[in-house]
Amino acid sequence: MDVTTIINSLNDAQRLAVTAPSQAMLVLAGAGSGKTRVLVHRIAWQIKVEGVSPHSILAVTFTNKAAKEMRGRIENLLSISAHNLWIGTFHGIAHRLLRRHAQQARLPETFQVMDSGDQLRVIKRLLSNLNFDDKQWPPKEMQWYINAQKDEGIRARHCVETGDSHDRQRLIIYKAYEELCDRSGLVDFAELLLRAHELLRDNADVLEFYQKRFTQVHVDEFQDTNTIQYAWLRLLTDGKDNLFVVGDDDQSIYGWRGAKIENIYSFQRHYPNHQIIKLEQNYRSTGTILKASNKVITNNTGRMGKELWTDAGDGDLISLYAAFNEQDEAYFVVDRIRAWVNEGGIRSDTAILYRSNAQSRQFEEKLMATGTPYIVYGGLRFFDRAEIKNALAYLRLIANRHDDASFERVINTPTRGIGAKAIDEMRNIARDQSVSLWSAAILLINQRTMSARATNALIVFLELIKSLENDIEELTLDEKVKRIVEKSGLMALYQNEKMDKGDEKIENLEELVNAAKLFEFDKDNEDKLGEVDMFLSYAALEAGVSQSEESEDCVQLMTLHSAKGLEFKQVFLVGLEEGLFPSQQSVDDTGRLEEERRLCYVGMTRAMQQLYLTYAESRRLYGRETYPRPSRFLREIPAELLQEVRMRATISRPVNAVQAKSAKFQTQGSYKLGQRVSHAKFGEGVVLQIEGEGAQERVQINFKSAGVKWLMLAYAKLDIL
DNA sequence: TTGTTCCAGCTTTTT
DNA sequence: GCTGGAACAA
Repeated sequence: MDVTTIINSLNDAQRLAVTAPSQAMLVLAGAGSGKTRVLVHRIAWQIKVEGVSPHSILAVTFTNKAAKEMRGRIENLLSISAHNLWIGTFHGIAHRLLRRHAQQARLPETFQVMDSGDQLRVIKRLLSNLNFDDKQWPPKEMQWYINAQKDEGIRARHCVETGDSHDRQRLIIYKAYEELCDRSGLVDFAELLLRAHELLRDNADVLEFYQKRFTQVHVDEFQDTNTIQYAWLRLLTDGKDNLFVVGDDDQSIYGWRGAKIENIYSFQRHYPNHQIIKLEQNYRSTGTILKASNKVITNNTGRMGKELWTDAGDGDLISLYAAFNEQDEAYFVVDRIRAWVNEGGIRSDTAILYRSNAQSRQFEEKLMATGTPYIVYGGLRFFDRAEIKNALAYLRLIANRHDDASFERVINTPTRGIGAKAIDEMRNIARDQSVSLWSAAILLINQRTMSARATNALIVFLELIKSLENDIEELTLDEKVKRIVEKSGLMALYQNEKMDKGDEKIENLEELVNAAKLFEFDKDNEDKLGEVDMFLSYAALEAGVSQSEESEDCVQLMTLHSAKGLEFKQVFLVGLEEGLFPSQQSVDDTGRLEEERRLCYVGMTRAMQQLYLTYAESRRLYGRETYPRPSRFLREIPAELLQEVRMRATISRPVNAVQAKSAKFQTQGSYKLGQRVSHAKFGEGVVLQIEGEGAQERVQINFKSAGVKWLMLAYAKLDIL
């Protein structure tokens, strides 16, 4: 193979990184500077030129999507199967290690992965078991606390006793949670990482094996690693300068989730022989967009320092739209998108990016009203749906009867006459004797202390699980799922007409059977896992965003966080208001404010050609009218890069009632300065100023009781007095 | 056991 | 102002 195909398409900085001799390397890759490309070509270079065996290469990412893309691109570039290359997410790789070395990790072979929903339910149950008031001990907070401890590598037994009773109580909960998970063979996401770290730390033979095996270790999005992930990487590369990390300190937006931007600084200390390469040439955005983004991010302190540039032209100015309210903002955005499509633009080249999910609604309504296809990212994921989790819980319980979380999930779903009382009894027995709920159920039956009816119901349930296990043994995976869904009574439950959204749930269950059918089981997988276990791990760890992707050409709606790594020709960054973006919770804290600014930087650098920034002068928030200030980030953009835009005076089709109404007002020319008006909510007032025209006409009114307000004629219900 | 009503809460989210 | 969850009644 010709080496030139690997390095030909690279710029100087990229080539330097790709062809560097094996050494600790930090590639600071700005947005759109070819970060993935460097990683992919680096690995290809090592295999083809340095003669490194694919077997010796490890590449770690944060998302399954990134892992998949990287694998695909390597295979493409080298025309080889990257089968024996370890590319995966931190969690995926940790999971694999734990499966292979379950015993040394002190885990049962049948351990199951819990997602955060499962984890929360376990914690809730635990709290009520221990008689903790969940008003005083919000389960969400406890979950956050436990995960934060684990992210830092702190076990309950490491926590130092303080005199503080709150701390002590919290520790009791953490400890009980650990015990419960151990007993049930349950592993949460944070535990995967922590356990994998401990596995290497405490088993010299395992550590040595992997240190020898992986001569090259690569990490994507290094700025997002947390303490334990970095500690794990350090163990794996200890004494060898073979850690190649790619990241961008300016795009670190997951600090609130435990990511330590400091790891980039520590890296330089821990690997003194490292080399740093900056990738600053951007292949995505126009010069104007880059200049503005650079300017915004320079307001942050303690950066590694980096300035994006492009040899493409400046392009258009950034458009700024000051909306009257959130309705108007949505109206403007949708109007622009329709104009774009009319001129032949592709809808999926357009993204609406917002700070918080709640903001999507206005845009959805307007898009729907105009019949513009759109897709909102970040909704409930397929494998997170209740009906899917129920079905999988049966599968898990059959695979591992001591999985208490699954046991409790399905014991009375569908209802089979096992009420709260019986379940309480089982919990007590389980707690007192340190056994699983399944074992407790058997004990309870043998005790014969419950009513005959309850005892019977319990026997029926246990028999159901046992018989299902027998039934499905010989079936293919999709048949297994199908049989379980039917025999468990889940199908019948959702077929019941009274069940709301029953049809949808049935469809989802059918989709699950379909997913099982499509699931590619690798018999020779390195982890010696059975098909069912593989499928369950897949559901927990790799659950795709939404199962059935819309193939239609759609406008893309998502939060700024989920936009990271993506690019669009046209980007609308909306809701640029103090209190919203930056969010209220972040404005008093420099660190958090800087993370918001990085988020803004991420959002702006998503745009390839045209960037629109919008804010509303009034916004309904929590049912209250607010009058936010424009975001400080707007002021950080040089004015000469901005262009204030107004809505086009003529709107192509004035069909909707709102416009018709404002048109009527216009023809009457009804508002003059000093005109007395009355408003349904604000009462009587006097017109002070008039601005704009058509659907954009607005008036400033001094209300007797409510004070001075700007109102849009198109929306305000005003009567002339 | 189910359906209703009431009440708190309300960034960002992958694994 | 809306939504999801919990508490309550039937």
